[in-house]
Amino acid sequence: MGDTKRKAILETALQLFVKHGIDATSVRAIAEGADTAEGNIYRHFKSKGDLARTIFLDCANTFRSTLKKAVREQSGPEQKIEILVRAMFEFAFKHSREFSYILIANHREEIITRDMLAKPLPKDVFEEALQEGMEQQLFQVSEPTIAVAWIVGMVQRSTIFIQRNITSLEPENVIDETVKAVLRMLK
Amino acid sequence: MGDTKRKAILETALQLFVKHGIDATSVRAIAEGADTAEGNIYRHFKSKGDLARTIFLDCANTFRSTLKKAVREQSGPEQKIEILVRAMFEFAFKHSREFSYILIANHREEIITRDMLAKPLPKDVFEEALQEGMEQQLFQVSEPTIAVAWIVGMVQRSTIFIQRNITSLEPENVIDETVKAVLRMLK
Amino acid sequence: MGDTKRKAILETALQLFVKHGIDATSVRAIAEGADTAEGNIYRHFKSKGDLARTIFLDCANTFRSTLKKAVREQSGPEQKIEILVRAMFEFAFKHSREFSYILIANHREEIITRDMLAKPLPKDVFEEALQEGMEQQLFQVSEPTIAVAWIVGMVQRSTIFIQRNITSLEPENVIDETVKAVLRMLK
Amino acid sequence: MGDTKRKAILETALQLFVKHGIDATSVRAIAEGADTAEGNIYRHFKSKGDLARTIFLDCANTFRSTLKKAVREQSGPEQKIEILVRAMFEFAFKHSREFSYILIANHREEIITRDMLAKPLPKDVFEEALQEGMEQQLFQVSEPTIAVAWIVGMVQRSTIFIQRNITSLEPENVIDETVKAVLRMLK
DNA sequence: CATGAATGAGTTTTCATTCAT
DNA sequence: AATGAATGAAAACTCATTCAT
Repeated sequence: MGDTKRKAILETALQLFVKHGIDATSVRAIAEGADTAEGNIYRHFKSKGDLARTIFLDCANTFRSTLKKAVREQSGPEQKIEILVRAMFEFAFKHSREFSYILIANHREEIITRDMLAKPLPKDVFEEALQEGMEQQLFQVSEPTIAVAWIVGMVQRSTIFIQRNITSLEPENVIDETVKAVLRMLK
Repeated sequence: MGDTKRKAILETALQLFVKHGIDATSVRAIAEGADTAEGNIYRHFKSKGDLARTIFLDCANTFRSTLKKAVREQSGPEQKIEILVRAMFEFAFKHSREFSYILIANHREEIITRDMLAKPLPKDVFEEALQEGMEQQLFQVSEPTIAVAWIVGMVQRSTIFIQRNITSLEPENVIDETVKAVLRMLK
Repeated sequence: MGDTKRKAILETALQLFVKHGIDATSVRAIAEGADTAEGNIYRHFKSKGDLARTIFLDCANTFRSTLKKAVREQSGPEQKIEILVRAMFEFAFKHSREFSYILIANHREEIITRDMLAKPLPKDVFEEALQEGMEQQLFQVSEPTIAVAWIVGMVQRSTIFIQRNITSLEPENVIDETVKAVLRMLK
Repeated sequence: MGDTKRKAILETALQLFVKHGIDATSVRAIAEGADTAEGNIYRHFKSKGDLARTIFLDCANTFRSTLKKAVREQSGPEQKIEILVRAMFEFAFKHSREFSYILIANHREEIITRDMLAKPLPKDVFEEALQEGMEQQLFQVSEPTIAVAWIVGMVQRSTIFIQRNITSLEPENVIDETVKAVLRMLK
């Protein structure tokens, strides 16, 4: 089935994009890694940019599903926030390529076009939980969007922190500490 | 004087690197912007990478000085953290190119070599203030390095937030709110 | 029926060849326009060149038949020449794609192979009428072949002239003037 | 001097464009013929299209100068037309590449842009002479532009005729006959 | 008969870097 | 010190053609 090659291309591209950056990854390298001809990539994707965009949407969707699934079983804004932060960390480790790629692609306007921002994004899930907490007057936050920025920023940096082995703390401790810090920050 | 051209090259390169990305900026474009010949850039810098690295060091030093200068006049860890967060926001707006470039370059291992991490970096200034607060048992943080990660992550995301005009809040409000959130998080 | 697809391929190819040029038309574009698969084109034609050649022969034959039919009803060399010039103009407007394609293909040696020049061609019809006029000493021409060149050149340029809207004259006037000019030239 | 290479590129490109067509000529082939690197062609010309356009303008200018020079020494519209037709034939043989290229490029809208039609073109020289003859009521032509189309069409076809060795007539005879035919046509 | 994924050689173009002047 | 022509390797992308299904 032709779908096999398509998947191989997506997988190899994700791997190389994360490892060397999007610009530094040539279409030829992707083709070689996916064991196919360069030209074949252009059968499946209109351009390298299209490929990068498709991967971003895939990753963002996977991430969003993970978060939605995690939050579904919880009641109470605090519990939701805690589980979301933990889910984010878990995703960052179990799907570290997807997570890294989301962060990389986020900085590139040619990949994240304006119309994509209208679609459901991972951050929406956080926003809902925060909104709920604000309505119940549990959180000292004047706007949910900015609080999402804070939380995402904290978790993002913390994962880099763990990955680069900067701290002597165990990953689990970092996660626990971060969860506590996030809740202190909100309340 | 050759120094004038050197400065023009550094300035143009910084501008273009931030606007279009490092890879998407050609040496020719830098030469044109700095009103000099391509070959002349290689008289002042060994390579494009060397140029990118030099700019990073310049930016990081300027940023670090700004933070050091801000913190010098303050006594008390809380005051220091507050002033550092405010200084970081101020730098992000007054020297937006330098700030953006630091963030961009941070993701690129060819530019930020291992030996550069040994040099004094902006985050050191935060770390000192946090250490001081921990010793005085003012902050509920088990390690200063991770708290730096949290704070930097929060501020970084918040600036993107303001720059991209995502919120309806005024920049000043965002800053005030963020300062408060940081302090809640630490205490 | 397979014949339907064959016709669709020929028609689409003719259309695209004239609109964008033969080289700039991809087999894929033809397949899409004819609502078939790329591979299927190679069932009907040996190669893109073969397709281009087949179309040329079709067009040239249609053109020749048109001329032959027109001249059949006339007696007298002058009347024949007049009707031929008019028929050529009519063909250029009613079958503008076929006419354009003949002109385009004429410049390409890979399409018009030497052996095709031996076959009956449109210009033969002109040549016969001229020969007849020369024998009756009505025309001041030393050789019929060169006179065909003159006439064809005049009409060809005049049609381009009309198509590109260079003149303020009505198409009908251009045709009448050209007929008169041709006859003046011959006599 | 760098001008040498530029000229070599122009010359080789003209040669190959005429021999194999513009599309069928690769930039690599031009580079090889001009004994330079592919990349160097892009220092001198923005693109292959730019190169093709530059060559067209060069050829058209040379042709126009030739015609202007020829007509300058003549008085009387008939003499002017005669000398112009002869000059056109001479150009077609002495500068056969330039002449062929003008004809080839004329059919390509991407090369002959609209704004180029506003510039002085070879046909203008014919038009002036015809206008003069019309004012003196020597020529039976209702508009000079269409008569230019006729004359150019006749000469163009006649040169192909000679080049392809279709006739048994000597080139000089073809020219003499064509001159006479043109004058019969106009008067 | 028909499909369209796959191929691989080819295309135009870009660009960091060198070097003669 | 400065220039900018020249280089050559590599980039993204196209396309006629083949072939397994």
